[in-house]
Amino acid sequence: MVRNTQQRTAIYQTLMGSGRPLSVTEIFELARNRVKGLGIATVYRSLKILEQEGRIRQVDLPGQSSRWELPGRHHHHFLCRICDKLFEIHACPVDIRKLAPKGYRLEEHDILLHGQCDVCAAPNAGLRQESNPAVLIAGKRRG
Amino acid sequence: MVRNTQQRTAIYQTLMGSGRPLSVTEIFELARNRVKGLGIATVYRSLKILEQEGRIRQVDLPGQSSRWELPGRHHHHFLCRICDKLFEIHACPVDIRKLAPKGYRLEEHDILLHGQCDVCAAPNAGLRQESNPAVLIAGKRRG
DNA sequence: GTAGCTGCAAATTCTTTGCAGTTGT
DNA sequence: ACAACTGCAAAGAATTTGCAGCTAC
Repeated sequence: MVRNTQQRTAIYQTLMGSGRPLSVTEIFELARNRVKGLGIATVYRSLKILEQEGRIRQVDLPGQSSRWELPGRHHHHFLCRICDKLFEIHACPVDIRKLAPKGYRLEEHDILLHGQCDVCAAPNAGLRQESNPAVLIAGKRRG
Repeated sequence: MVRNTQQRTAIYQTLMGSGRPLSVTEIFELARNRVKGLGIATVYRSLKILEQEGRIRQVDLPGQSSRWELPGRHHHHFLCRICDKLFEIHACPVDIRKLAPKGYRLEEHDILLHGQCDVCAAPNAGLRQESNPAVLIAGKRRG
């Protein structure tokens, strides 16, 4: 039987309150504000269990560590190369099935858009950058 | 000045002859047939240098190790969940730019199709599976 | 009370780096 | 000749696991 421990609750609530998918490091740092002494191994273990329960979903990104999000209807993602934050895109190209070659069985598809989010693309974004708290806890950028 | 060593030539020719993107492990095992004693560190280093020269390209996949391919015009990929091989898809949805939300600056996009390739989707594919040499050297499957 | 959970530290896995010897130009 | 390169082994980085003590039910 799965238990609702302080740690697991803190991790889940962190995701509930985020509004966007978070990395393990982001979750760890935010949830540690709610449960002091929280260990990173507990975060990894809890995320896996919450996923098995269907309460959260893993988002794999090319060349980066996974992010985690609340389950919802089919969607894709936009990754900002400036602040490294990931956003949900609730739209999907209609003609995606036409892309699979003859004889191939298409079962799923991932689409990841890259660029700059509205905050980072805005004029004077640099001035606002350091006052955006999410940037400070964002996962490590790729080289 | 960059040199054309036996090792680097073997690695490049392995990719030239593959017809599809290969993982580091696939390249290592295939190139070792051409240069005995080849070390895995040399493969990592050579791939990076070949990429800097623009002779090959890194393909990042969600939740998997990178694959490597020859550069070509814009394309996407199809990943077979049975044999774990990656294939190029030379098509692209026309309406992709419409997916970015207002204020977001779209710079690039990745599309990854998942399913079964023509060999694995074919009737009796299981019987043919073990006679497909590419399957035997394919990178590790995800859990 | 006890099975499930936690934090810590050690183990894994993948990739990178230091080093001393080798090789391409 | 000598800087670039190689194999090996050790170091890093991200994630997982073993274990002894803790806690939700």
